[in-house]
Amino acid sequence: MPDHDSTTLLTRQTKRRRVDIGVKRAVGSTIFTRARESLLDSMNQSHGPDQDADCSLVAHSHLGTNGDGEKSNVLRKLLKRANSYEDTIMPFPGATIISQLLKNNMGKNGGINPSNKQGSGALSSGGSEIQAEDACSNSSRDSPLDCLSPGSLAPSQPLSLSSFDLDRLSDEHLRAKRARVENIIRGMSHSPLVRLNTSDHNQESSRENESSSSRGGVVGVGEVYRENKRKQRLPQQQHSFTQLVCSRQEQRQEERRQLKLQLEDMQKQLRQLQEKFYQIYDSETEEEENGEKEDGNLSEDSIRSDGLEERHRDRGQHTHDNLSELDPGLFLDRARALLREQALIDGEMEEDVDRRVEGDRNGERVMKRRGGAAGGGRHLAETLKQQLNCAVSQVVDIVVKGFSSPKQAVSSPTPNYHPSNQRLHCFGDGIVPSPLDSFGGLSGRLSGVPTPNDQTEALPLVVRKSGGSGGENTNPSLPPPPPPPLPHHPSLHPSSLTASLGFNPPSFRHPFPLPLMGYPFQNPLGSHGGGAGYAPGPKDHHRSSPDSMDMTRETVSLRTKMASLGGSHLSHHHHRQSSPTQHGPEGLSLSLIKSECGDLQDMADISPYSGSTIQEGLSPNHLKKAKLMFFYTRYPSSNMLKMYFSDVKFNRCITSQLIKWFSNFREFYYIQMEKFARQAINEGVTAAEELTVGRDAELFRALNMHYNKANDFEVPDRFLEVAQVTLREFFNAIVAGKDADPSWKKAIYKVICKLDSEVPEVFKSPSCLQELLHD
DNA sequence: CACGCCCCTG
DNA sequence: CAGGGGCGTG
Repeated sequence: MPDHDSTTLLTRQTKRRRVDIGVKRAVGSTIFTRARESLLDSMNQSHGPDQDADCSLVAHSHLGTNGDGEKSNVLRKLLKRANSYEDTIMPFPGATIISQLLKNNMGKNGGINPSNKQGSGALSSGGSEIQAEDACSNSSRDSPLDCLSPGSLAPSQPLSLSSFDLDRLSDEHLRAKRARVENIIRGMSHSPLVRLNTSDHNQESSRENESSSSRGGVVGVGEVYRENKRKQRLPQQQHSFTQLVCSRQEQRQEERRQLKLQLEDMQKQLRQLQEKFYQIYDSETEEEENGEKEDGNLSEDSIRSDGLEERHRDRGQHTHDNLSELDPGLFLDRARALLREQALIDGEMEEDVDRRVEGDRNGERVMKRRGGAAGGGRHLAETLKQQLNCAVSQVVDIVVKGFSSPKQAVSSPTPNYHPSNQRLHCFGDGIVPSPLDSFGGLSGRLSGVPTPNDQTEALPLVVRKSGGSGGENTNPSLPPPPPPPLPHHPSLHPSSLTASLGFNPPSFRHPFPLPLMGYPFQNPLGSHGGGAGYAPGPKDHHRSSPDSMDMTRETVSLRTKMASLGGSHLSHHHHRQSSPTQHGPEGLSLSLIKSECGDLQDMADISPYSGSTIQEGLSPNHLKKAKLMFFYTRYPSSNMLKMYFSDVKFNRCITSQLIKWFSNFREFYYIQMEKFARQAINEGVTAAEELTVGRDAELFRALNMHYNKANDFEVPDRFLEVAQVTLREFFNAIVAGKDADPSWKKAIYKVICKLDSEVPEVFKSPSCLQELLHD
């Protein structure tokens, strides 16, 4: 049953949403907002042509029995009148046709001569409807169960109704059943049998109703009376009543058609969004597979979209079949079911307003219903909005999840990463500061397997400082902040992105920050005017966000590849690919390698939007690299650091942190020097010349343990020389008693700082660690 | 004032 | 190794 499914899905969604945090939640809320706006907008629109009666709950047989001649006039009047209190009706679309019919009927009973067809509309207007509702409320308070007694309905459906009584709050589909039953009942209302049955039960009340018709309402009579009365009087007041019925029906049908149309609209948008994702994803996959021969292959996107969809479905199955909701048909079904359900809920709401809720089953729903009774049944729209919100956000979640956890979804990660690397390169140029950059630099590149635990000390500092310094979005604990002003990439078409997604560009706020989606993933070649990358076709704008998601997959794949192939292969790879961008080996294309070697991995795990190559944080690998660099330079300049950490988006914080690192390195270094110098003095060494620092020296071992713990780097001889000089400097200074001077070390520093040697070029490569440590 | 470095502390 | 205070420099 669709209704039941929708309930289940809602529950699941609720669970999901509870689990979901940060971005996804933001996405969901954004979608919800947009969906609600859209829905409300459409609800405010004028009624469209009556084309679809699928959602109608009222039997059309009534319409068939009506005379058409006067109907239009009556309808006009009724509609006019309806418009007069449209404020009452329109905001409460949840009121069902049935209830409206009943009300009208009651009003008619109160003040209308059954034979007076023309005046029925006007006579039934005014407060009769409200009075009728009040009457229902009052009466239901007196006898709550009267409002929805199975006996008051068709005897042919007692089982369904009783079960409905039992489970109405938890079993949605029974409401649909009830709707059908009521329709059937209404259809059968002309049958003498039905009349007989109902009149048997309600003769007194019926008489009472008739006798008290002057009151313009059925005060004190419960819903059961209305039901029976309706059935009884239908034959007598057929014309006026059916006219009212028709008007009400049409009114309600209009509302429902409208809602349904809106739902379909939303569903279309969903489908479009789906397709966009598929297309993007597909094109991305294709790029990965096709490597550098991207141009001209984009046309295959559509061809391959089916397979892609299949992949997505598979992915969805992996993720609790959530992706099944991506199916527009299912969504539409759910929407329809929702409409039916809502209509029934509202009808029931009015029928048993005060009927106490047995048990706590679906207490929330009950509360919702009661709230609707009190607030006017606005929850049809609310429920629809919620459902839409849930569906849309879930779809987005699924897609995002699919992209962010590619290993689950993609059975065979594509082996080629070049295009995206180039894109990353472009992204990495730092044109667009990505808030997700803050997630960068977290994993241990050297540890073949990325572990979240690799996110260690270095990052927090940068994050904090970046946040404090204002410009940088680096707080990983927060969802991506509002994206910076739209990117200025020349080849980017941000608006087309939203347009292509089937939403109104001006109003629709894409769940993904547009800069993140559209900008950073543009073809890097485009930024150089080369245009060799992707044909600026209609799908160009599609690759924005999926690229970011692809990054995660690519990163994962790259890591796998790295583990097996080693860094040099990759670096060559990238050299070839990055040649059009005029970047040397130390260029950003290599920085891609570095980040993809693991720095981004954890970003990928954290956020589906990861995709930045330039990191705003320093990773443990950066620290290791800095330590190795310390073997060459003790006093690196800021410029040198920038050159040798080209994969880091430098800012004050990064620079300060790197400088601080080297300061700490020096501190340890000098502490060791002083310690060993004093130790030598204590051991009786009298001449500095006796002090030598070899690879087997204790001093060296201490230093090497600190800067080259794994001992997987061959310390240059020059460092040994410098260490020896430093040790002797300390020795001499101490022997000379200079250590009495508080700043006696500064002279030594001056000496040592001149002993810096050139750091090998290989350190400029982000992949230097792989290359160096594998030598 | 900003920056870099040292020194100290945790 | 990070944070913070202090100091010197441009």
